[in-house]
Amino acid sequence: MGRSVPGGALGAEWQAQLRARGYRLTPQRQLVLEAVGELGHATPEEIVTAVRRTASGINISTVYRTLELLEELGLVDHTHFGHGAPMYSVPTDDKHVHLVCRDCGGIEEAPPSVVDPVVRELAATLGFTVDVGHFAVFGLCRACGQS
Amino acid sequence: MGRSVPGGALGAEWQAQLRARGYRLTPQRQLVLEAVGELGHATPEEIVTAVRRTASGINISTVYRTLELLEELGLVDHTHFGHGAPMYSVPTDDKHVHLVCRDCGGIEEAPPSVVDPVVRELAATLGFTVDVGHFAVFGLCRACGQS
DNA sequence: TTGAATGCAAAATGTTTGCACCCGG
DNA sequence: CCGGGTGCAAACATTTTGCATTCAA
Repeated sequence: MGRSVPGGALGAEWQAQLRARGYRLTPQRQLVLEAVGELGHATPEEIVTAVRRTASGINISTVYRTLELLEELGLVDHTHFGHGAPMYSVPTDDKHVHLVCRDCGGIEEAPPSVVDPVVRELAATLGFTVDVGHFAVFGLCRACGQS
Repeated sequence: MGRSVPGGALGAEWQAQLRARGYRLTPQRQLVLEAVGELGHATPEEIVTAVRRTASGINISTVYRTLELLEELGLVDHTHFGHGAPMYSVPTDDKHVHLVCRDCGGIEEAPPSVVDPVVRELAATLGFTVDVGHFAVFGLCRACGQS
């Protein structure tokens, strides 16, 4: 189900953040951010569909531009799974590792703790800061792996 | 630089494998497989460009169809990095973990040993078989992470 | 008022498909 | 020969861009 973005305190925060950077607060931006929060993980296409239930006129290009802006502000996040469109989500959602099955295309989630050793080692050896929420692991799920 | 596919022993092997499955051996298929081996990691576009140096008439759609076939035979492999086209390589290339910087878009490689603990844990807890060669880690590289 | 943001349409990518012709076996 | 494979063109899917209009501040 995913978290919804509260219209209250949190709302005021990011709206102020927007203006502080010289951007404007528009209904489209509010609706897109809300939709991403409510959908949990969604493609731009799914997002525009959701937003159109409230604002039927919104254009897909506005969604793309808005997602880019919201991501720049750290209000949303996106992950690519093997196939088509990326999935957007709010970074305050529970972080988890995505397991993508290369056979059935299914996506499972695992607790971020499983990758802690990797995160630490990459930081120590290469100075690379892993973004756990975008961690994508490809392979075969239990069902497809029955070789 | 990547490994090149030897035209000798290995060549005979996969050619027999092709025929065994009822497929035909064509110059296009040979050239695409060679190109993937020589390029190391390459997009379909880069592959068609390389092949055209030898066979100027080859079509991009043939490359897509050929890559799909070669992948089905296990002769090539592909990985998605965040952005555009996937990268194809021959699975006999040294396996490595890909580190994709979400800021500069750069791609680093790390030895697969760093992810061994994760591979073992996911196999044990979820029965998920990790495909190490397609392991993609997103985050910030040392240069971009200087916060 | 004023320029940032939107909607629209068109272009740019990346990938797939239908079909007539060609060629490997 | 014969059916799988190729080239070509057109369709698709996704994302980006130019531009006139609109609206938040």
